[in-house]
Amino acid sequence: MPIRLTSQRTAILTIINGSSAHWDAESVLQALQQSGQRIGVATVYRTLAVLEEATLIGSVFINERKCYERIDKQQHDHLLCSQCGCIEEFCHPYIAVLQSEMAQAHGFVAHNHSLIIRGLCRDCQS
Amino acid sequence: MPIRLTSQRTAILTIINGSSAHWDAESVLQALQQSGQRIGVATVYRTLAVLEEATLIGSVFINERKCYERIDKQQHDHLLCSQCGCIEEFCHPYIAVLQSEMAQAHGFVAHNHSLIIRGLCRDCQS
DNA sequence: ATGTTTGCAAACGCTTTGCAACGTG
DNA sequence: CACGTTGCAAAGCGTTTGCAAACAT
Repeated sequence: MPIRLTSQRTAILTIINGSSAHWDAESVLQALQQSGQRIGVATVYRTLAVLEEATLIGSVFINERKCYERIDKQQHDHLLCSQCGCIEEFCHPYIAVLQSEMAQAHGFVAHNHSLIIRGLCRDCQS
Repeated sequence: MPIRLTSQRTAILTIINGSSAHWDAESVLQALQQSGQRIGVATVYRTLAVLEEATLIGSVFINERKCYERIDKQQHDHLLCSQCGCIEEFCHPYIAVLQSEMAQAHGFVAHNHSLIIRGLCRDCQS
């Protein structure tokens, strides 16, 4: 059973795929309501879960909160400014190596990882 | 103003320092209540925050939940089994390098990071 | 004695659920 | 037409807060 295409699902997918930002449920709701879309909170939560389940969007935990992002890029990780909250993405070839190396050393089979580096961005190093 | 030593604080510190486990607020509360300690929920939350603030304990986000752990060891990261939930710790010298390397490349000053590798532990690879 | 910490219960914020109406395939 | 999806409002859950009593220093 493929997932049905509804206006709400399209709208959410469009918002998330159309930016490189990191969206929590509330921001998605606000963005939709401000653009005139009729949508309820419950639908936002349910839809985000459905879309993630279908790997149409990805998610990261940022500041103790689940955020969704578009998934069209290669696997990447995040730099987070603890002052202003801005986020930069980066890729480092060695992380994949490290992931399987460490997993193997402990008898694990690795599936994925999440790495967040916290610090101060350029503008916040006053 | 040094933090005051109360029986509740001692008890929580003892529990966390006495094991290498990862404790969320609820587990701490249960462990204390089962050992006969009189303590309330609010105190557990407040105390964990105080102890972390004082860097007497550390914390990690595991499965979308804040967990506390003892802080006497060197900086380490975590392997998490997505099946049974067991956790292994590991250290890898290159992670620190990677952290400052990536930070520098984006104009950040890095403070710390959190890395969690998810996969299947030995016992769950049926 | 003073100011901090505690427990309780109420308040909170975010997320999930039940259900009837709606809309997609 | 059938059944998945939606909105609403209520319920749920973990966490935080206000306050008077208890306690460490």
